[in-house]
Amino acid sequence: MYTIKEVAKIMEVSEHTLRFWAKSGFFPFVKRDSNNIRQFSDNDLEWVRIVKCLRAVGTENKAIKKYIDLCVAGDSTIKDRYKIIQETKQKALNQMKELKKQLDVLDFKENFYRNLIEHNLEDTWNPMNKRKTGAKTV
Amino acid sequence: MYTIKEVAKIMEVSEHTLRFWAKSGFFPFVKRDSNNIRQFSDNDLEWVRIVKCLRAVGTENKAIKKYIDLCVAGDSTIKDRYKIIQETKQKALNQMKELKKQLDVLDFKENFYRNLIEHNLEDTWNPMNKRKTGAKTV
DNA sequence: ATATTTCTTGAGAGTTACTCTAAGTCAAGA
DNA sequence: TCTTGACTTAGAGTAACTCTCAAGAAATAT
Repeated sequence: MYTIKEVAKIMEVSEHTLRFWAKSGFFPFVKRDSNNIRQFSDNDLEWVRIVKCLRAVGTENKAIKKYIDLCVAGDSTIKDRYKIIQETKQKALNQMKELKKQLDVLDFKENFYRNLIEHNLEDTWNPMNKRKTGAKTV
Repeated sequence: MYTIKEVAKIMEVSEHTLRFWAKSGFFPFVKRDSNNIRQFSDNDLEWVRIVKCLRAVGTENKAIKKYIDLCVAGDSTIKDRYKIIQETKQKALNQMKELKKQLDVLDFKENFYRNLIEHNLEDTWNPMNKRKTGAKTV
């Protein structure tokens, strides 16, 4: 059994967020001790893992709650859950593509600046080089 | 020259967001026509591109504004900008890694569910199979 | 045995970055 | 002329945290 602090450390999710997620109904099986303190089981950690995963790929909390509810409903919802996981995976693959595109933009920018620095950095130090009226280069 | 609507379409950013970004000072060189309507130049599109890129990898708007201000300040800030781009690239690479990890989680889940479906889906239709007290499987 | 520190709790305020709505201006088309 | 449609601003609403706070229990220090 783990306290919320331990879960936060193990799963790399803040305590605040874990409480927020708990209040959102994402961890329906977490027990409390006699002092009302949450006791996460190893199985509960799996729920944290999947919620973290769904959030990380941009699934809205409303949709996560629906998935959780399907889990709670039991075996009859396995095909629905399978479909959700597949769709989520596809979404994640698209994000991968998008991220690669943005990395290309950053690579281009990096080369652009490196080139500037390598070839005419001396201009920077030259006060006579104030010919442009406002920088136009992003 | 492009209207905000055209820019929205070309760059795949909503008009609302473009106005929000404009108000945030991200496009300091966009001109207005006699009716106060924004006229984006091709060069302005490059500003949209870099802002979109920085946002896509999680850069805060405050930090984007700082970068924009460095651009406006001119050549003397090229090294600072180079550094920001490098750091941003590193951040994006980390996100890539994280996304891959989450894809592994989704792959595992997908296989898990496929296996369930392939091997004992018939249980789902069997009303006698209500042995578990609440689903524990995420 | 008491004092202090450390944890946890829930409630609720604050933040970021949109996202949407409303009310208004202006110009071109039926 | 009327209306349609693109544009404007201000400001309200939203999602998902993120943070602050006061209260209460337990562990540690004196």
